[in-house]
Amino acid sequence: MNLKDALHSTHVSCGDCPIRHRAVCARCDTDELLELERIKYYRSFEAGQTVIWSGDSMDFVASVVSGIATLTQTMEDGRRQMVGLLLPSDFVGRPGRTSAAYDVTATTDLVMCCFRKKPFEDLMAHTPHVAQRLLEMTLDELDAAREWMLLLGRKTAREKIASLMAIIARRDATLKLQGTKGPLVFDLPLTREAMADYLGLTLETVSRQISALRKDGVIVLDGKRHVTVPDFGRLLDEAGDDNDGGFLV
Amino acid sequence: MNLKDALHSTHVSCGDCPIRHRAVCARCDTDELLELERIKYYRSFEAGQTVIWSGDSMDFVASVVSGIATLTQTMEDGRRQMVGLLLPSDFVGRPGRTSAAYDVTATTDLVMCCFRKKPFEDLMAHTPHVAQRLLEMTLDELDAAREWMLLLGRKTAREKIASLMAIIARRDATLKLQGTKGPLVFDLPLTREAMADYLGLTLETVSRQISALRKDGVIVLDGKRHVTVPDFGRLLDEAGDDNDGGFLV
DNA sequence: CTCCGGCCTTGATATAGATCAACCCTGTGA
DNA sequence: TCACAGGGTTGATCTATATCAAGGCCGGAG
Repeated sequence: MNLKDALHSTHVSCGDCPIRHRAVCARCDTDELLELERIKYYRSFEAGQTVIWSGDSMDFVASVVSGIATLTQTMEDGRRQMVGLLLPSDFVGRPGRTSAAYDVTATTDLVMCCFRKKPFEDLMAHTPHVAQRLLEMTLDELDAAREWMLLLGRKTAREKIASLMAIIARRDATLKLQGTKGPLVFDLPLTREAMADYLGLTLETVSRQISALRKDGVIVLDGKRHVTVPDFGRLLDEAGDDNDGGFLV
Repeated sequence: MNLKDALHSTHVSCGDCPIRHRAVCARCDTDELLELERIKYYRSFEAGQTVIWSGDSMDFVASVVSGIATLTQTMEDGRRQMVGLLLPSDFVGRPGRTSAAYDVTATTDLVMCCFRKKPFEDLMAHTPHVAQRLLEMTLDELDAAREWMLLLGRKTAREKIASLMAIIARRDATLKLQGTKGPLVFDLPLTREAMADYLGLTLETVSRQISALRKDGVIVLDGKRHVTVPDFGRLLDEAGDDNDGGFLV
């Protein structure tokens, strides 16, 4: 029985959960985990499905268990800006708010571990470990958002694309425990249009800049989504980050 | 004796503190406040002074008591992006990190209420009210950062300027408890260059767009910094926010 | 008073990226 | 087998904003 079937058919024990050590529940002890276990439930979404629309009432909070989701804001005239990329272990929703602030969309098949808001808030009030971890995660997200502000406000289209590639490559490498030596290989989890929404560009510009980076040998493309980065340091240079060497952390 | 002198010469009691009800300490009871009182100290900066440089070791966290500070990121080649505007009651620094992630600069004369990091972290571990409030404030900042991402990624220069004016006007009105009726009046706390850094524009574009909004009667300028907004709804329209009427707050 | 340095404005021109448009893959369902 | 839709590429052109450049205003120091 694979993970997805397991999630559908029955209750995965928190102890066996793939995001056990990174999600809001990371710091919980066995007792706290039991409490969470009692109020949690799983929901699955197919690639492309909308999880929730901005403004809709939202009576739950959730962790991404597997798959990728996006947070986007839309203006009346249709201009869209992605404001967050949710990967496994990331948290959605805000204790103390009743309606969604952003559109949440599954870009791949998605499984979320949900908690109804009220019980979760009650639990937070007396289990400091959840609140502590949530604070830590929120501070990390704030840093990420601020890094993205620099990208959106000041980077060129080429730097934006290189930055996005670097972020995805780095994440993928850490997940797969690949070393920093040798070429990095990964698949883009986003369409050109979604990348454009993330980077504040048009999809045509995204396409052109990807082609340019390919021509210049910064990346190698196999098909439209499969990417090889022969020299990660080179990619980081192109991204314009004043980062100190290619440590993947 | 005015506030500034008081802060220099002696110890302001937390009970009398102007940001008592909005800062990290907002939820603290009398006992917790006493603990904070023991470890706090004040620091003043003059307009233009740098509070801390990105990368410097930072052994304290702090609340802005009065004045305005900015958080900026800088790329090697000098491109700058402001990633946060710190107003009275806002919090600087991150428990669990040893060096500053951004340049912090005083744009007006500034007074901060500081806590050495270690004692503050210890205190946080056993006083849930500080951690709770910090989580709440961080979530608010994250929302603000995401709103700013939409501005940086998708708004036109004119919309960016209008948005900035709207934010400053709104904040000013709430501080002064002005109603939403009648014209709003305020002073810009930032130079054109700082606005450009905040909005991801050049200072020339900022200047031109301010002139354009003035010509179109959206704002009235008296000198370079003193602004009157005759019709707040009109300003909001120009900002492109899909906001539901001109309610302040 | 005069000079100087910050801060700001305005004009002329250049250009990165948007927009408009045509076309190419590739997988899918009739 | 075909055609059709979704995703992607590439070209031609347009335009919003950057860049380069000159000059204005004002407050403070000499």
